[in-house]
Amino acid sequence: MNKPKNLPRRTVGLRRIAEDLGISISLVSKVLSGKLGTSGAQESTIRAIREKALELDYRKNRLAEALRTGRQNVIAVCVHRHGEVGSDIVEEMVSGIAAEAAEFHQRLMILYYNTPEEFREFVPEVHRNAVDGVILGGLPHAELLDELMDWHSHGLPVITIHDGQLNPALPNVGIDQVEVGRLATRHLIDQGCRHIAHFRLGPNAESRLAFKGDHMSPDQRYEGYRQALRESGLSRPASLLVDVSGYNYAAGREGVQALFDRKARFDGIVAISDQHAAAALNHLVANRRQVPQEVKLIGVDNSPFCQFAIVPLSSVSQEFTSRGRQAVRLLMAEAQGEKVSSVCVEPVVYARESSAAS
Amino acid sequence: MNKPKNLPRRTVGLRRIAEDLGISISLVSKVLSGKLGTSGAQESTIRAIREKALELDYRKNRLAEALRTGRQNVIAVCVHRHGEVGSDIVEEMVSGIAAEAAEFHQRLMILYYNTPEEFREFVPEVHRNAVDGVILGGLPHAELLDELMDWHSHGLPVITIHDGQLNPALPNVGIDQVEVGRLATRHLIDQGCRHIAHFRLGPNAESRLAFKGDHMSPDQRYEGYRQALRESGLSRPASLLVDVSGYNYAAGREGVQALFDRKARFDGIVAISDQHAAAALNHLVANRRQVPQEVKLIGVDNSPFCQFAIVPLSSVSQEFTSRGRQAVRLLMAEAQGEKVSSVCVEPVVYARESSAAS
DNA sequence: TTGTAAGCGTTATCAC
DNA sequence: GTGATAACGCTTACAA
Repeated sequence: MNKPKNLPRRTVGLRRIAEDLGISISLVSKVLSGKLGTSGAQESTIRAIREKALELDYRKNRLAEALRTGRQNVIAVCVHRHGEVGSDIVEEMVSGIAAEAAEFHQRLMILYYNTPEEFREFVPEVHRNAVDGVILGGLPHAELLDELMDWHSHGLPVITIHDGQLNPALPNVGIDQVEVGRLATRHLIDQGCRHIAHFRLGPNAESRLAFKGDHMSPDQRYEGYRQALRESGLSRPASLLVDVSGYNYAAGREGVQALFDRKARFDGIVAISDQHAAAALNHLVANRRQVPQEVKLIGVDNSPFCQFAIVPLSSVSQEFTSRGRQAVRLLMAEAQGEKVSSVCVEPVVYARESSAAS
Repeated sequence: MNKPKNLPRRTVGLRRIAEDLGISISLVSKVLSGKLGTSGAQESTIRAIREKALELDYRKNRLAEALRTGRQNVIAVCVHRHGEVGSDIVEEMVSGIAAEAAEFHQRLMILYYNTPEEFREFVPEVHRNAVDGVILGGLPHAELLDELMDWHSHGLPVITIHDGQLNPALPNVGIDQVEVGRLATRHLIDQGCRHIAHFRLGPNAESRLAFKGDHMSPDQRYEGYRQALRESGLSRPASLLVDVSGYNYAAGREGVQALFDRKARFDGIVAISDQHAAAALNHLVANRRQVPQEVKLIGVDNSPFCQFAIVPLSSVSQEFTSRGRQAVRLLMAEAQGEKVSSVCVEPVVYARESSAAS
């Protein structure tokens, strides 16, 4: 008995405005959505409608609009975040996506997953009847390509935010990893380093296994490191190249330890993650080596904790906020039927004390 | 000419199933949504419908469902994240919200904001015609209470994730900050500390200004610190209480420096953030003080970077993932018309090397 | 046990 | 210039 039928409708829709003004719904619709076409309408009517809408605090029901137009105004966002703790890249990416989605009046369906199984549980929710497209971020996972292509072939735009594209059909908002390695190394050279070590993902590294397609190579940063050294005519002794087992802190610690064990002479380390850089820093300091005076360090991701290290850490940013925004724009474009292709952004060096010139 | 009218409809809806089976839409609807009521339907029909749905890969159009039922299946999430860099509490909260929202088939409209102005730009988007409710997280901001109450009075459930509730009408998923301070202090006592310093938000701290209502006090952790000391019969000399200017790294550094300047004798520090703890740690190490042997440290938030500090930092977690999930559940309950009230979760101590017994 | 019909709020087509 | 009408896909009385 809590729904008396004779009370005035509570929700304010086009109908309410039309009734109050004694005109037709369609006219109100045309005026309020700015689709008067060639014909136009009477100035006074337009004003009246606008005022009434304001007075009643009218907001378009986007659900009804979507139902009518066949769009959903929902973007599925799938984020694989395993192993990136502390880097904040996931938060950066999601906040970029959220910000741009808001501008396009898109809602988000977010899945944070750690395993392919968790991802697959989500798959049935992602469908033409529920979302307009999919953005896939975080670590790439070749295993999931089938599902992605399946969505794609059902007409669902799929945009990835990985280093490079998984498949030519899926536009990617990438970043040039060779350039990441090159810029980092270049920076240390510019700061005066001449014997620069590099932590590279070893052949058996767990993270390497995720990349089993040929679409992406974990050796690109290493390639950039080599390029930078070559450009400056610096040598690259084998003793300065360390294979590590992953991107995490423990791997970074192994890395410096290896340099110590080899009694290698080095005045800089280009790490492939901030965790590496932090581990290297802590180990160096514990062994009474001065950073940056004796050894300069640079990592990757520009993680927040770079600022809280015992010597603030320099780092190369992968620009995830901006890439999140771009992914939404690409998705919207593709949903409009435009032909879009992969883009690539430039990494940015954030210099801090760990690489200060001495 | 790309929409030939005589081709079969591409979208699979109830209608398509009904037509294929030569039965009525409503029957299909009832079967598929499990609302057959008392009467039921023929076993064979039910099976046929189920099979057809599977065959055609039918998914309910949640938009249409929502339009019909008057719900939106959208939750607005507003996150004030100013000044919490690196703690990951925002990401924890959002991922908790996202996970629970997925289970309830709710979409998210996310606003990350830094200033009240950014928040207010978003306000018009939040409306009965667009969302079913609002979750407000991150730093509390008393200035925004008017808008929140306005939503509430328009029948929109508003749930906050703050320390304590902003207003009795707005259910909050809180945490007992007295307990945060008490557990942290208790932990150091248990580990053998007897002269425990505490960093407290000073009377002119910027962060304090956000709390101008009487709904929350930044002194609760301090109160917990006092309680714990009292419980153990430990003294609390004024020299061990340091007023700092905020939660950030710089403030933490000021804090330890003050202890040094006073030549205070201390064997433990209860900080009110991990940034404080990190700053204290780095400063202590730089001054050749051994952590944890001479001084034990504990922070708050259990930030990822606790693991990457030169001595891994102990910390008290504010359990944001779980609180995000709970907020969604409260919101769903309130949207169902249930009467819900604020809840409070227990903080959890994560012990690491910085507070190891010596 | 099954079907009919009204309606959610919007947009688009076409007629007046 | 303006309005009637159908349709988007679904739910739910109510009727058969």
